[in-house]
Amino acid sequence: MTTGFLPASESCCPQFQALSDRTRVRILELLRSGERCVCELMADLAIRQSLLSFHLKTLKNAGLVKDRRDGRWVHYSIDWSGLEELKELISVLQTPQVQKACCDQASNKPCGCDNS
Amino acid sequence: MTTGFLPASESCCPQFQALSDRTRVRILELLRSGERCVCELMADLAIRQSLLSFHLKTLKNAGLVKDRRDGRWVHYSIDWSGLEELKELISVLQTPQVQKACCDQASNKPCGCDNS
DNA sequence: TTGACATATCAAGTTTCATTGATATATTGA
DNA sequence: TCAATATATCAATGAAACTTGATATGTCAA
Repeated sequence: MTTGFLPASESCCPQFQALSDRTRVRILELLRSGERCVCELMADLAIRQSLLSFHLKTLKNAGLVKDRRDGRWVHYSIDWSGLEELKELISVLQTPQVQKACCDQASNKPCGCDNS
Repeated sequence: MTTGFLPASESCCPQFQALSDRTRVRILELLRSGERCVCELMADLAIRQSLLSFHLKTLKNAGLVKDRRDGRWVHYSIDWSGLEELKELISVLQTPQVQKACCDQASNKPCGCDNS
């Protein structure tokens, strides 16, 4: 069975939620110029270490950044596939839907809704 | 003076925040097939009227939907320009930045950072 | 004008999220 | 091994957001 909703609403929210905080968007902006270790980000953002760690974890869980340990440092970088996925979700929302969700588009049979 | 950050982090957060809720993404999905009045959305989403009104207001304030009164009904529809703006913000994040923010790119003078 | 209907707003309760300070873990160099 | 450094986790606090029920506003039809 189907919920009648696109995958968007099932999977996108953590990503959007991750970007709903200004500090996290700034982190992504800083990572545009390449991999950065936590201490560099901390200096640039002027926030406490535990708070930065929290935000990085949020971004990582949302699939928007990756981390890589190098000795005692951990380097963070943008997860490009995650951003691409997010852009595609927006593209889906940008695409007008001709038929309503209730119609069985696979079999192309009328279903009684006002699109039939 | 400049903050050293792109406009993205200054302006996008309300839009991302608006999309961080599953119900609101579902509303946008429903609106992909065109304008809907509040009562139709309420039936499709099976949520209380005051709650739906709250979510619609959130989407409207974020510039993602528009409303139009028609008699005693209010019809909501997607604000395509708002979605486009959001997509552009993601495109900016997707564009790798060669120079770091500390460099004075306008004058093209070295500033002492490791890009100089 | 009155009543019914569609929608918006408000106040209160609940949940989720951001922030802080303290502590734990992991790695390196002495 | 020990001390120093880098990062992560945890518990507690406060703020923001979601949800609910009640009420207000606005429009239409009788």
